[in-house]
Amino acid sequence: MTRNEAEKKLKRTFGFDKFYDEQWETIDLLLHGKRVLLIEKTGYGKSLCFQFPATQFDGITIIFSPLIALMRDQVHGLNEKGIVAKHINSEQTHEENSQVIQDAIDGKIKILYIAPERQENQEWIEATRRMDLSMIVIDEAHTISVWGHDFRPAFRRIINLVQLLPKELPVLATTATATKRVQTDIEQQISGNLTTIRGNLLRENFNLFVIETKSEDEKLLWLAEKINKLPGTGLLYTGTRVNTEIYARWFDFVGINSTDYNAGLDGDTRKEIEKGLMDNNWKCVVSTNALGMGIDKPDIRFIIHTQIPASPIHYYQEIGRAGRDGQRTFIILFYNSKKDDNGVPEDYKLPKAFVDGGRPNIRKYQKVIDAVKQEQLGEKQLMKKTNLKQTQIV
DNA sequence: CGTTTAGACGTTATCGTCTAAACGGTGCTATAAT
Repeated sequence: MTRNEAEKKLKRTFGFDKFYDEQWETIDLLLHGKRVLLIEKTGYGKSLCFQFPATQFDGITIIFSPLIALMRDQVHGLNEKGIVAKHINSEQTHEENSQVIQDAIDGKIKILYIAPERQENQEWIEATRRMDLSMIVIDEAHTISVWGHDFRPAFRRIINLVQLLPKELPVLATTATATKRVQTDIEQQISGNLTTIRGNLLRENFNLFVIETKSEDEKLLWLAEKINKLPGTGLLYTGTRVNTEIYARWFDFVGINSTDYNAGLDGDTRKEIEKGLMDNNWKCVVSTNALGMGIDKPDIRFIIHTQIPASPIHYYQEIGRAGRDGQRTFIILFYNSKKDDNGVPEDYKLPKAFVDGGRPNIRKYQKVIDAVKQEQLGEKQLMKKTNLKQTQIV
């Protein structure tokens, strides 16, 4: 298929006239059975790079997606364009999921979204052998690196599947967030003859500021005075759940319209706040990093961090959600540089705790080993017995 | 770092008080216990 032919089809199904050069380069490689890592900034149109070829293949395209919310949005969008897309996840009943699997085997589905954890499901594994696979896509592929090591190990196990695939089966990994280190990590995982296409990640409309303080109170005072002067609606990230409440209460006290958000809230409340954010119900939403991927609001005008995130990757990911419309956007980072008795800056400690916590210490390993030696235990029982979290056991 | 939790203590039945240790942030899935 030539680019010209492809763009005619593009117009018919997706309503666009032309591909960007790097989009076509990606699609052309995939149509020729190659493996591609595509790194382009938010809003570039990465999804089209797999959605278009998926509609051209005879068989099914399977997409690994990190969040149910992302699956839902994408399936909805595709169905509106008349493309048969479905997802399998825990929000559907077992019967519904089984039906989707059957449809996939019968060739009734073009694009199927799953979470990487599904790879550990026996029914699913057996079913994939009977599907006519056309392409594998790993969406938000930085999660392989950022979550795969400790938080969601299933992301690193995607590679086990990829290695079993025929060499000529196209594989695409996409992300907006990749340092060279993350890029190399993903390249090594996917291996094969992989082509990396790295676009321009610069966000021209961002104004970045770092504000150094000597105490927590300074942050609160600055914010009380300045937030209402910032344009539009924004997000304020704190380091802990408790701080989302503290900051939100403070804002309430000084007359700033806000609400707090974190993963400790129940699903309905979270959805309500996400919707309220879209409708500009508050000046800002005070949140942990739970709010982020999957928030598709074009006009987030400012993002403030009261604590430094665990790494530059985390930071780029979190500020990346702002200013998709290209308008001027304020990005502000607070840093309390006051040193403690050991000469360690205050705001260095929390991110360090997260980084160190990524790998459980030796005593925790020992705890798990001892418990398993004594008796055979399931994962849940093991969590109870050792008083450790799931991520520290698996 | 600040905050929360676990458990030792003492004195002797009911817990307050203290100290040491652990924790802090992201979500999928399947299953046990209600």
